[in-house]
Amino acid sequence: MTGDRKTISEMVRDKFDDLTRAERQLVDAILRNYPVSGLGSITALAQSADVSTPTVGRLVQKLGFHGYPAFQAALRAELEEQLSSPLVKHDRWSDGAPDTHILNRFADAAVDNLRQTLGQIDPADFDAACALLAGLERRIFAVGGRITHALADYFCTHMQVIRDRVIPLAANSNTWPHYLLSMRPGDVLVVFDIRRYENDILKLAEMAADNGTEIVLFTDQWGSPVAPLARHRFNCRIEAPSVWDSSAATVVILETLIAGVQQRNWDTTRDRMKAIEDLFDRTRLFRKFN
Amino acid sequence: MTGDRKTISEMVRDKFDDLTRAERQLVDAILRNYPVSGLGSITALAQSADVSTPTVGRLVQKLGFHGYPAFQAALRAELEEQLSSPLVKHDRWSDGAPDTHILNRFADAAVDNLRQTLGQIDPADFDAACALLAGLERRIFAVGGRITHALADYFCTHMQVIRDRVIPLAANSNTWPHYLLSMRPGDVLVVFDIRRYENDILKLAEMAADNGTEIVLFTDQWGSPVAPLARHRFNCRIEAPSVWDSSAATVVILETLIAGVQQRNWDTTRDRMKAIEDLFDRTRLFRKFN
DNA sequence: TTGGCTCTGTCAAATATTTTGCAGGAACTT
DNA sequence: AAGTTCCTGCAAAATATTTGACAGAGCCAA
Repeated sequence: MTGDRKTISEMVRDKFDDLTRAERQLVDAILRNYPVSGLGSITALAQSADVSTPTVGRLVQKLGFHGYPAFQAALRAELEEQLSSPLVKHDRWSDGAPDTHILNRFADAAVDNLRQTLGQIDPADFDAACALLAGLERRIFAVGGRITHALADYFCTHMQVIRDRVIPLAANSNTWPHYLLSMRPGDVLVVFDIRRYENDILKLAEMAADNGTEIVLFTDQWGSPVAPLARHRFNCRIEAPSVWDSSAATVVILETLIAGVQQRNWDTTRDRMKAIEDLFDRTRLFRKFN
Repeated sequence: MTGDRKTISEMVRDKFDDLTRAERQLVDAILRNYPVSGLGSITALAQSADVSTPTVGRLVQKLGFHGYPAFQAALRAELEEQLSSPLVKHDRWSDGAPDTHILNRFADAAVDNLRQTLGQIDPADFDAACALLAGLERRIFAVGGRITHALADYFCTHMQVIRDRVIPLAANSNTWPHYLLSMRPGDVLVVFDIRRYENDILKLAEMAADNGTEIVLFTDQWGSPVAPLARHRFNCRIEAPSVWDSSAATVVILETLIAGVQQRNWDTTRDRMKAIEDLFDRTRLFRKFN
């Protein structure tokens, strides 16, 4: 493929001239729907080629494999590379850093997390979540845990510009009952709960759900105990080459969600953004962008 | 996918809520490099997920298959269909979403940002920044702006577990002079400043630099006015298909930095992490992982 | 705490798969 | 045409895989 090693199909084609009748018949079957054909049992492959089982075994040995299982393993490895290459095929991320430098390892993990996270998201469900959060008649609450409250914070900072009635819950769970009182059926609670799942958050979600509040959950690949209560749920992979988890994929989904809500509320947002910019300018809090 | 029959990954996703800890762990491994992971022996799959062989057997029965071989057969059939249909499919992040869906556009932008960001980082400089932040004799301050204070917060939450003497600056700039007083030559100030650059942050950085405080800066591709003062600087691309900027690349670099510091302080960190876990367990703030 | 419950791993039996030994038979040479 | 060689399939042995039974561990409720 990339020159490091021959693919099975190439090996097979190269050897083709040296093969016997039954073996060519077999190779033909292998290539017929390559590489899936070779992934079943040796007998199944033999039958699909109308040759005997030992013929298959002998051919793979001729190709240099130690046995049929070894042949299958090679086939799987090849398939794996083929399936993942389009995206992971970056030349090293950071020039000058060895592949094993933590910058490169982390970047690999981040992209991998993102791909797998997106693979598990149903676009229709995602769109529905956007629509839910775009509804101006609802109030939006957001809460996070020890580590994830930064994400809830990030979310609220943006949402508060996009729309009215966005209420971040304080990190301190003592204050939560207060908010619970004001939640009404139809309101939305956005929950960030990533391992280790926090019991306080579960309790909060349970009570909110009892109230008729809709729950949107951001969690990890294993799923927080809040999941069964959630109307919309995003399982974001958090694996990282570190003792810590990575929130990168979560951030991407979160930002996409913000963008999606923003699109739906563009008329409102435009005015609000303009108003906010003016305010910031007036208070001279920010210097103009260069 | 094509609608006629559910794919294994969809089945797994649907059942996810009903699954137990070991089963989720297993599902995670299956999805890790789907579908190749499920094409080997049941034992190999079990080992890659760190569960026992029977657990795998039980899961596939739960999914409705008669046995592991039946599960594999379904997987092969699915793979065959996938491979024979348009190859571009693999390029899509989220199956079922048209390429122009915002999920896919955002993901593309995020990876692009990450690639370009990493391309601009000198690994040696990065390592030096890690070493700087790992020095226990220094105090670490962190500050962010209107939007980026969530990043500073995120950074501090982690660093406070890794090491002592990490001090997050409050979002309110009124309180900053207080912190300035306690900064000493050799201390480090981590600054998050992304457009629109905030004047207060610039002033803070200037005064800190005058004090002899080392500055580590996270900014965007254009560079905040703090840049000339910074000992280490990370320009993270923030482009997104939205009126908002994306912090995803910044988060990845930040997490990598945390991991790097963590490695250098592993002896200290291990004890601190253990102590913290114990504390959380005792206070029953968290429920055990399933 | 204690008792009941579910979950999960170990072990061993059952089953499937792969490999090997062997012999019939085709093709090629003499 | 007879002898030789190599190919091929059958069947049984060897090996690997899968499944079922059991018991310990952990969790939850009373």
